[in-house]
Amino acid sequence: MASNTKEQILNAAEMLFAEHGFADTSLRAITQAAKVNLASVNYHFGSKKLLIQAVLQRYLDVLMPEIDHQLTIMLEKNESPTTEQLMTTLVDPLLSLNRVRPNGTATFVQLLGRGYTETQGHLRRFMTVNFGDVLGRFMGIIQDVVPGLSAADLFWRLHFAMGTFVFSMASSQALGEIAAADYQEDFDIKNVIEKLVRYISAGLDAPAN
Amino acid sequence: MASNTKEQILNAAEMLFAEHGFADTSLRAITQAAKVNLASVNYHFGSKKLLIQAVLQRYLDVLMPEIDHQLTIMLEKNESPTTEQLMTTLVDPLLSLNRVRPNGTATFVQLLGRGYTETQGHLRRFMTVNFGDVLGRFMGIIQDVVPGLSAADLFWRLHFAMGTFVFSMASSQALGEIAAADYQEDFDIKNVIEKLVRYISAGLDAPAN
DNA sequence: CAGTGTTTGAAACAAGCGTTTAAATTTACG
DNA sequence: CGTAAATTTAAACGCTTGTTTCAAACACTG
Repeated sequence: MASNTKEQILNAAEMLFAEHGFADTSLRAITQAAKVNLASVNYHFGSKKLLIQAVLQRYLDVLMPEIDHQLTIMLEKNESPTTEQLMTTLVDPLLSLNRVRPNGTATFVQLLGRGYTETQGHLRRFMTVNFGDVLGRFMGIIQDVVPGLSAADLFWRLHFAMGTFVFSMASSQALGEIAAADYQEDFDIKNVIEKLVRYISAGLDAPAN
Repeated sequence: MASNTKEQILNAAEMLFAEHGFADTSLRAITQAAKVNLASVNYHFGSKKLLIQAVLQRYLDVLMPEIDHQLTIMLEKNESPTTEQLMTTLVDPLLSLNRVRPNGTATFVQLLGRGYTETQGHLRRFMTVNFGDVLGRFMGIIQDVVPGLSAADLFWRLHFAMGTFVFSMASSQALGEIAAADYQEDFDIKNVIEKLVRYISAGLDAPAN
């Protein structure tokens, strides 16, 4: 049978990466948390870079087909959805990541934020390759949905939206804890994502300057 | 007279920090770009941490009084502004940073994004101390302006907005270059900020979920 | 059960980092 | 002009990083 060293490393790594970022998490910290030898990361994954990608891959392999599926369903029911309806197709796929790993949704969105935020060239490339098809489809649809913007305006809006999503997700854990303490709200990633969808959709739909 | 070594270091540092982030910019890279000795950073600033803060301080000392001033002017003219009018008070102060240094506005917002994004505890603290008063005032006003949200909802919206702003600004340079190439738009930080204000205001004003 | 290929272990490696040292040089001032 | 202070210099320090090495332990197969 396959050793579970690989999984122990992946599990420890994703937790530490989500919490402290990729650059600020050393292989020594990971292997110590995973209770495995330092050298096993390079043995099983080749390098730290490839470990980072493997951590993300576990989630992307579930998320991407799921988004694709939800897009198909949504378009079958409704040929011309609103912006918010389109954005909402992302919610279920994201929540399905809780079946990949305990607390998977929150962990993944944090990792996504880190990946987008930290200046790791290889990650941007890796994401593009893996997101590629599905994200391209999503972008294609959104162009038909968001009303009356020039190409340049839409370009900026989309990147604002991407920024909002990624950044908020990266800090979601910390913010959730503050919100829980100050407003007696349970931290519920589903709830946060829905608030985020509302906010982003309104921003996308704003009249052009 | 004061040596210009300090300024050469600050100028080189802010450029490299904005481009590569704080953690990924070494003192050796800074002193090499500034054409000064490695040890002069510690001689003039004490440590890398304090250098980072000094770089930001140059801008904050101009920005914060300016925002305070604009808020006062705006409230005198209009006791109950719209969300967009409130957000617009930030535009001129930000653009005034171009008088601090060439390309100062773009550089500062990038630095701000880095500071907010990188997990440098001391920076978050430093910002809070320096932003403190003015930002507190801004937050106080926004509560009266944004319509009909619960305290918890407003909390989330504000952090979404903060995230949108900071993240977009951090990537504004790169995105600007793409936009310029693809849409024959000149990269104009003023224009981007105005688009951003429109987007954020619409998001803040969205009806509650 | 012997032998082969896979996995683990402890240790070392080379490179880069921020910081410190102490001597050399420049600057300022009585 | 001479001396004291401020600044610059080159070198080294101690530490952490990702990666490599190679022998020991293990797992599986013929």
